[in-house]
Amino acid sequence: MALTHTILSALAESPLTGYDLWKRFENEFNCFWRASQQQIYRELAKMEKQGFISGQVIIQQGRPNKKEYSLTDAGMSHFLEWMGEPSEPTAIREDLGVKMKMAYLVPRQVMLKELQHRRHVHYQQLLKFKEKEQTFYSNYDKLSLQEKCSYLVLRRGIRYESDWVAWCDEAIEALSALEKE
Amino acid sequence: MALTHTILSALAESPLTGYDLWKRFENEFNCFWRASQQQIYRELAKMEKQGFISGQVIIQQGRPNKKEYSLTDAGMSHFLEWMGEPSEPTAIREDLGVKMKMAYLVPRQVMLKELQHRRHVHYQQLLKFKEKEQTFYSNYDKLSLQEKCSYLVLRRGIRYESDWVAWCDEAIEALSALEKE
DNA sequence: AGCTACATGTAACGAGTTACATGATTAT
DNA sequence: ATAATCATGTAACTCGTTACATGTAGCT
Repeated sequence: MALTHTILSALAESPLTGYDLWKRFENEFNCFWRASQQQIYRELAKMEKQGFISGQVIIQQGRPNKKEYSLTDAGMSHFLEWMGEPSEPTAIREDLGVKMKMAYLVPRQVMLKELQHRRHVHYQQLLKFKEKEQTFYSNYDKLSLQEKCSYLVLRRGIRYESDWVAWCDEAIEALSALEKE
Repeated sequence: MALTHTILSALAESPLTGYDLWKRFENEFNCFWRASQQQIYRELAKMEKQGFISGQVIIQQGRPNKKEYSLTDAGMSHFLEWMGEPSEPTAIREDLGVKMKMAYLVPRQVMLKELQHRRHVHYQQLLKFKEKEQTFYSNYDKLSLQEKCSYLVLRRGIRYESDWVAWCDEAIEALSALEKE
């Protein structure tokens, strides 16, 4: 899997601490990869043992010391190799699909409530992404290549959430129509 | 997680063997949940120990014996309880997002090839889903409630794959435009 | 003679989640 | 005072993947 590769990627841009990485996973990376703090620290330890990254302790005053990791040559070539390999879609595992398929076994109101809840969650995420789009990427032509790449990732997030909202609407409408029969 | 619940759901319709379940995961369930044979057998053993399902050996002639599982009362109420709980979106973990963000670090051709590959994969899946739509669900008004629910799940799959294809096209176009600069 | 479908499992490993543990600084 | 931010980790557990193991029936 690609937690290793996601960390490798982040470090290919600049050296970072585990904490920095976690922050970036929470913010920038959240529309394509999610990882917990614990997962990150564990992965970093493993990657250092494998020789892909090397950590250097930085002594700070007034704050706890931190350990900044940077890519080794082996790490960089591992990253570049991975960039060239074809990637397959992530396996889908979606509770709501299971529930939708089985919705005929429960009162329709139960499924409708569920769909409305999910619509709300996806819509809120969509708003966040669209705000980001407005704030950082509204001047597309002036963006650097790097920024354009980041923007395309955000576009994936926007599409993904929009698509969920649209499907929820479709399903809510279909179920509501049945209710009247 | 919901492998337990997916199995519970399937058995809420009718008793099945591990092998049957695996077949259904491969076919019907593939647009919302994926599980390997090994995972299914392990989960079934665990669920039986927990008292949610009970297995009965069926002796066959000319074929290996099989073990058919059915829901216990505890299993059924566990299932119904779960149907009423709000579900949160699955965490996104997508290699292609990572690669897209880092695409500025490699020759543009590398990323283009990758995007074309992924477009192809999603397009093929889309065709399969659309064929299923034509074959089984073209007469929407005449479908049973159960079939309508299954159809809405398929619609989720169709939207999902279409959306991927559309994004790949967007990203390919954007990257290609840069190439000419 | 070799492939596919039927049918069930064990073992080892890798990835993700949850709980626990510590401790200083800064902002409200 | 107390909550949030900075900063790093251990331990136990669950879930997912890959490899191994076995054996029959039917089709080409």
